[in-house]
Amino acid sequence: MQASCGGMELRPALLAWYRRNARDLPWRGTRDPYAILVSEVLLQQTRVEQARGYYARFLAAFPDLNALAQASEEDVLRVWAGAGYYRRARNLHRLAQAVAKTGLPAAPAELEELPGIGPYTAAAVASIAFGKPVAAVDGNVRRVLARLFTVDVPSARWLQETAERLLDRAGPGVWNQALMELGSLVCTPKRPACATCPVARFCQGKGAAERYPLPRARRRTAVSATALVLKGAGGYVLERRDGRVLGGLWGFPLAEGKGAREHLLSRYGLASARPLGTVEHAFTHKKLTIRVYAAPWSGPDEDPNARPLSVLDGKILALAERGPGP
DNA sequence: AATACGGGGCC
DNA sequence: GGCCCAGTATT
Repeated sequence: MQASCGGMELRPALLAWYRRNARDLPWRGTRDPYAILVSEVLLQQTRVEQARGYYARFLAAFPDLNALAQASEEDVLRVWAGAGYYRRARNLHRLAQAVAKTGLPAAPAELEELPGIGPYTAAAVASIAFGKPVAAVDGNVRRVLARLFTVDVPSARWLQETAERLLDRAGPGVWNQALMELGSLVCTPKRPACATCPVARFCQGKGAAERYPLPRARRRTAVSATALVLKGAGGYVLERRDGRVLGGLWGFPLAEGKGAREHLLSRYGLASARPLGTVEHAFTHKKLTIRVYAAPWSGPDEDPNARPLSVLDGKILALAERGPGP
């Protein structure tokens, strides 16, 4: 960045703004690398306000690497339940078991070898917890850089190089957070506040923010599914999911597509079941419409309150307890 | 480079 | 109902 003629340069301008406007977030008050790691994993594709509660809850349950390493996977998932992307919890658990003895590595390359740690989280932890001079590029930084330099489809390589060039090597952790905070509070996806932006005079995309970066293509397909509510003496029949979706969590017997109902009935040796209602649940990539059927059950069952359930299965549980509605 | 992967909040 | 978030792993 060139020194400006009549004012401050970009770096001090952003840092001055950050000092005055940084939100008081719980993970900003700690130097504990483990706590910072937990916050960063929780923040993967998750809004700050949503992550707040889970952060407090997770650290209360597992205050350090050893506590997490010694917990059962199911306990970890129970605390994580509702936060989504459950692979994150299972990876964090595995990570703790891998480094409980040695402690977290400080080098980004070593961090990135750990399960669930990609380029962003490795850079964030290395810079914020260990002061390493590496740029952390998240969705906020991507948007800020695309607008600063009017790049409509920024590649991962360009983003990393540009962020490294801009990085304040004297205080990389604060710098990375300042850039993200700007994207979160000022340089927002819709209607950015260019009029009050501390770096507007350095920004080539000011006033045409909607063009930088261009929105990514997405689609969500509609999928029908069937769930089975088998109520026994002590709870319900719950299965431990082992697929990619909701892996490790427990839930009602569920199957997608045609013949799902017959498939489930035969799995439990049932001739019929009565319709209980419908549950809708949207994932990032598909929208599920689940027809829920109920039947009596006298075999082994599970207490749903004692098992980690996803929000989806919470909806089915609510329907089961409420009975067929109006 | 493209796709799968949860949930919540905002317009 | 669409959009998108302090992304990662897999293909």
